[in-house]
Amino acid sequence: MNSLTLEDIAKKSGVSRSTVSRVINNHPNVSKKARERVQEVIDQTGFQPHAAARALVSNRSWTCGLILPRTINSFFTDPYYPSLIQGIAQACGKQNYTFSLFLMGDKEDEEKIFSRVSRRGFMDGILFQSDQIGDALIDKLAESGMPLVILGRPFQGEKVNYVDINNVESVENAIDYLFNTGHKKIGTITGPLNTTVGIDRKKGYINSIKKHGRDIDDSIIAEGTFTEASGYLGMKKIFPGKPDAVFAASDQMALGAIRAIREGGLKIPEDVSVIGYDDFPLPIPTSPPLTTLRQPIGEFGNEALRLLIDVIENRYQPARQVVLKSEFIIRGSTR
Amino acid sequence: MNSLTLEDIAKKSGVSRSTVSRVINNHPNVSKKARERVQEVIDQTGFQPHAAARALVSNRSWTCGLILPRTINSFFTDPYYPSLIQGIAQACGKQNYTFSLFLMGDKEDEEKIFSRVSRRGFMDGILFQSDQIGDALIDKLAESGMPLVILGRPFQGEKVNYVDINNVESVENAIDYLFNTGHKKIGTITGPLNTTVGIDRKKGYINSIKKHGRDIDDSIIAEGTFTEASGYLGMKKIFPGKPDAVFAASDQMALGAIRAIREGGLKIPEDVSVIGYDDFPLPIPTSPPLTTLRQPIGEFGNEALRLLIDVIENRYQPARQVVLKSEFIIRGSTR
DNA sequence: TATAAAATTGGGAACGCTCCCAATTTTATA
DNA sequence: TATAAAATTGGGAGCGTTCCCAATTTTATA
Repeated sequence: MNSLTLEDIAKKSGVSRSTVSRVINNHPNVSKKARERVQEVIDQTGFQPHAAARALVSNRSWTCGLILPRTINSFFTDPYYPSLIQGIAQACGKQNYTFSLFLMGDKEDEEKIFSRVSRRGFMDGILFQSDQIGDALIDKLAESGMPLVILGRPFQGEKVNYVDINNVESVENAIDYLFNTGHKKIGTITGPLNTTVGIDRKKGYINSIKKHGRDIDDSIIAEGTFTEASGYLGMKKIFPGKPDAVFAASDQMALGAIRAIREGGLKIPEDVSVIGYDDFPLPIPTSPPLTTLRQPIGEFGNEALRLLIDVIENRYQPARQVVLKSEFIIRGSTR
Repeated sequence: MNSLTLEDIAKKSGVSRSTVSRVINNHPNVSKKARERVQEVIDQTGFQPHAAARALVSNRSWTCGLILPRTINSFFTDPYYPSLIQGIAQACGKQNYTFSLFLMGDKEDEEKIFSRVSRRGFMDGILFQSDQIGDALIDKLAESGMPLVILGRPFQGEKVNYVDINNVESVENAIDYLFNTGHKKIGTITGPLNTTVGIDRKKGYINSIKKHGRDIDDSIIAEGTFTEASGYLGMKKIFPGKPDAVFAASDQMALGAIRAIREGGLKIPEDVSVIGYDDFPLPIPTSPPLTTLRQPIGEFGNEALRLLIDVIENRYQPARQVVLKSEFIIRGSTR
């Protein structure tokens, strides 16, 4: 096991600890000769500075954490999470941050994770997936002064830093599109309405309906949980209302809806158009190819981390928000 | 931001730094009175010891890393990864370890990750997902003395610690079952044959075929990549060989195979029985329910971490191996 | 109550780094 | 060549813990 110290490298290269430190940290004011000599010894020995010692004195661990709350059950099956994790892990890699993941199942985990994560000298900052109403942990974390960026609009509103998708606007545009292509009766299967995503996507739907002078018709609105099964159930529920188009707040619910529509003997898109939301890569190809709103998940991770790093480096700023745009992708499930 | 030190807590509770340290670390030999007083101050101030200072002196970071190599592309779509990540993250949580994730895309990442991960005072140990032939990083890591456990049998063999599934045996049993239920011509779609999983599952197939006195028939053997698409293609390829049963080395490939079989006008399980491998929860329900071998992924994570912690705590042991059993689950896709 | 033994307590040293400042060396200028 | 200015270098202090040992307090025993 490599257990050299700065002092060892200094001795081997005939300079002082300080000079070695300067070389490692790329400080100016080191003579070319010294720098080369030291670098040579470093390369040759494979020396790595001791991370904890460095973190202790510099107050930077170059590590950030991602907390995924509650939803742990759907973690298996909701493609959002793998995509998100990948996006953030890659962004961290690029920025030379280490990425730590915390899965929060219950109240007990919440306590444990809070005390772990709020230790000094451990995490430089935290990314937190917004979820149910009243994520108490967000408040605790914010209060503790830990640099914090929420993924998705939090209920706390503009008091905290967050990155979000233009849920309202993007859905509104998609429904507008349905109206413009001749659909008359547009239903929706919303996300869970105790989450901001669920609320916002429904809002986009309602905005468009009203804009086109229609009344909100509860017989063609169902609430789902983003899963295929809930999409299927939601569609069953609104089927009697005879919608000629349905917007589902996730691709998976859209797939469930398609299953229910076919079971009801109707054709897609001839009888009913279907629009989803997400466009994550799925393990299994689907037909017809789904018209959907693509979440820019890679960009999402990048922006979240960029914002977090900015917060880490310039502490006392007013909270900031970044909103990314989803892309409307027209495929075969709409006519 | 909480920036108290041991010394501050000591002052507030009228004892010394050492006593506070003892209370925090649950050492014996602290008087009840002192312990209570200190605990009170700790609770009241929400004091947390500085993680880096602690790691510096104790040489333990209580962090372990999971490295996921190459396969990054399939990371999105292969349900193995989310399941694995969840299993390990939860095991880490339980054991009070912090879990860090490293996604390794290319050769460049390999270098970067190695030097990051091998820093002293950073990771107590590493879990490494075995993948292609010649994971050079495994050798480098092992050589560096970093406590290391490989997930899945590595090409390095018994020289390193690893946790594996009984791939050969479990597949052999499944094929035996097909023979016992009257199937005559059993084909397979293997995993990639440059991975040990691919090789081992194929070996199980071959063992059973030979045991039953048949010849290996290459016209009903195809190599896939674990994806649905490759299962579909594989099935197309072996379809003319008219197998009455197919073992696919992953559920996803099994689904692809089913798609191809149906496209060819045959029924499942009446004309062709299908067996998969994995039984991970999938975003989308499938029909018919798949007969498959269930990987005990939660247990897998637990065992891997247990082994790793053991290696961390008792360095100089001979390498050890743990092999877990898959469970054969009979459902509707076999007759 | 006196003494020995056991339990508890406190403080110094060390972990390996960064930062600061003073000392030294090099370079520029007259 | 003498001097000032700039660049480079080295060593001390400090980050917040844990560990060890010696000092003190408490408890047990005669």
